[in-house]
Amino acid sequence: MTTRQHHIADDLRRSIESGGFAVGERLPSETRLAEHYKVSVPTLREAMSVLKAEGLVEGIHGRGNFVREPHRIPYAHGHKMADSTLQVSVDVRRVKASGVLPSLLRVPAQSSLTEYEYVSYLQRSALSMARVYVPRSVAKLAIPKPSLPRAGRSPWGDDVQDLLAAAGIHVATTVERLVSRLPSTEEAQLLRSTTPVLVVQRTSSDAAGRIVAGAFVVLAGDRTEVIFTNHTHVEAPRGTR
Amino acid sequence: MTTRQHHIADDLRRSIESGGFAVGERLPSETRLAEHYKVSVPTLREAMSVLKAEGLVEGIHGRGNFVREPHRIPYAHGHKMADSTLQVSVDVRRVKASGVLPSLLRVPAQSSLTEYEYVSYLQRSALSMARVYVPRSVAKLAIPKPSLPRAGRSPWGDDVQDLLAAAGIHVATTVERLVSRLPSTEEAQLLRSTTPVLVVQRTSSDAAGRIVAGAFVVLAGDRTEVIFTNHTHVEAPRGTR
DNA sequence: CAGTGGTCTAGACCACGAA
DNA sequence: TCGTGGTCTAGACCACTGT
Repeated sequence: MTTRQHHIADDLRRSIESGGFAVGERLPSETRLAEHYKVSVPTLREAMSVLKAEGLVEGIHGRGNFVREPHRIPYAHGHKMADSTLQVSVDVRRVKASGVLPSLLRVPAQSSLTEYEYVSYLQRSALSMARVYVPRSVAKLAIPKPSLPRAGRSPWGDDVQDLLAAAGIHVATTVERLVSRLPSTEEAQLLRSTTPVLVVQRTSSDAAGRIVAGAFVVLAGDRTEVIFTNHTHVEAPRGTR
Repeated sequence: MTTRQHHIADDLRRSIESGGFAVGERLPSETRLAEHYKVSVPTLREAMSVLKAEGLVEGIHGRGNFVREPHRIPYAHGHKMADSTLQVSVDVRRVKASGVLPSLLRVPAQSSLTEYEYVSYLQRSALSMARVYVPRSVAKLAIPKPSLPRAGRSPWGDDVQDLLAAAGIHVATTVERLVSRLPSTEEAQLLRSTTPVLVVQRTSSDAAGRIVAGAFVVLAGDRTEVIFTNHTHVEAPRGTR
C-alpha cells in the first residue's frame, strides 16, 4: 500500500536518524542510490524531496545531497531574534498599490506606498524574503539608501514597526495569515530549493482599527518554522469560559 | 530562465483567473494539455501540482482536474469555527507516551496519556487530522465512546480545552509551532492529495507553567490557512516600547 | 468498458561545483 | 574536465470513476 518513494524515504530517514549517516555527511549520489534500491532515478528523487521538505537533507546542485541537522529558524513577528548568523539586506522604495495590495492595506489602487524589502541569507542561499508596505497616507517615512547584507537585523521587517512607533503610530493588533505553496522559479533560485514555502500575509492595525502596515513574507519551508504564542487572559474562573 | 512547468502553470493560472475556465469546470485531461503545450505528461503534471498547492485546482483521481475557488478553511485555535460544513469524527483512547510525546508534554516516557483523535471531512476527503494529548497525571478525563462524523464540532480539538476547564484546569499560554512538509502515504490517502501539508505542534500550559495538553495537527495545505491574531497591549506611549 | 489521474521506468540534456 | 543534482522526454502500468 505504501509507495516506493515513501518506502525509500522511510528507509533513508531511519538510516540517518539511527546515525548511519552523520550530520554534514554526503549521501551517495542519486544514481547510486537508485541502483541500490532498484528504482529509477526520478523515483529516487521523489523520495529525496520528501526528506528535503522535512529539513533532514539539503541538496546542493553540483555537489550532492547532504545530511542536515533539522534545525529551523523560528519566524515569530515582534520577538527578538536570537540567531544573528543571518545576513539581512534591506531595500526601500516608493511604489503604487496594485495587485492584492489595495485590498490587503484597504487603500485605493495606485495610491502611494513605502515598500521595504528584506532578504535574509544563511550562507549563500536565501532563507526568507519579506516585503513590508506602509501607506504614505499613514506615514511619510524617510527612504534611506539600501544596505548590503549585514547581521543582527530582523529578517521579517520588525524595524518598520519601530519606525512607525517613532512616528507616533502604535500597532495594536497584528493578524497573520499563513499558507503553504510551491515556490516560483525566482523564489526557488533565491532559496536554492524547490521544497514548499511558507507564505505569511500580515496586517497591522492601530487602536482605531486603521491598517498601518501590511507584509508578505516568504519563508524556506525546509529551514524555518513559524511560532505563535497566545496568552489567554485568565480572570477569575467562572462557570462558562 | 523560467522553467517549462512554471511557464505552463503561469499560463493556466492566467486562463483560470481571467475567467477562461469557470469554477467547478473540468480542465482538459493532462494528456490533452501536454499535447497543447508540447511537453511530456510528467512535465505537465508538475505544472498542475503548482496550481494544486495554490488551491486553484483540485485533482480527482479517475475524474479529472477541476477549477476550485481558492477558499481556505481557517485554522485558528480557540476561535469559534464559523464553517459548519465540516464533518468531524472523534476517537478517544488511552496511550503510553512514546516517540516525541515525552519531550512535547514534558512527561516521562511510557507515562499514561489520554489521546483525542479528530478527523475532519469536507465531502469525501479529509481536511485535517488532530491528535490531542492530556497527561493523566494532569487530569483523568473520562473516555467516552467514539463518535461518527458529525457537523458543528471544532476540527482542531478545542473541546479538550473545555473539558480541562470543566475539571478546573485553565490554559494560560498556548505555543504553536508550525512547519510544512510533504504528506506520508497514509496522509495522502486520507487527504486525497499529495500537496504539502501544514503541521502544527501545540502545547498548552496553565498559569503555573505546567504543560496540561499537547497536540499535533495535520492540515491539507491546499485547502486550509492558519490564522493568528496578536493584540499588542498598548499602555500609554512612552519613549521606548 | 473507456477515460482519467497516480506512480513508475529508463533514459537524455543542462547547470553547477570542484579539481 | 568530470561528477553532481535539476529539468525534461516518451512512454508504461495501475487505480479510480462514470456509463
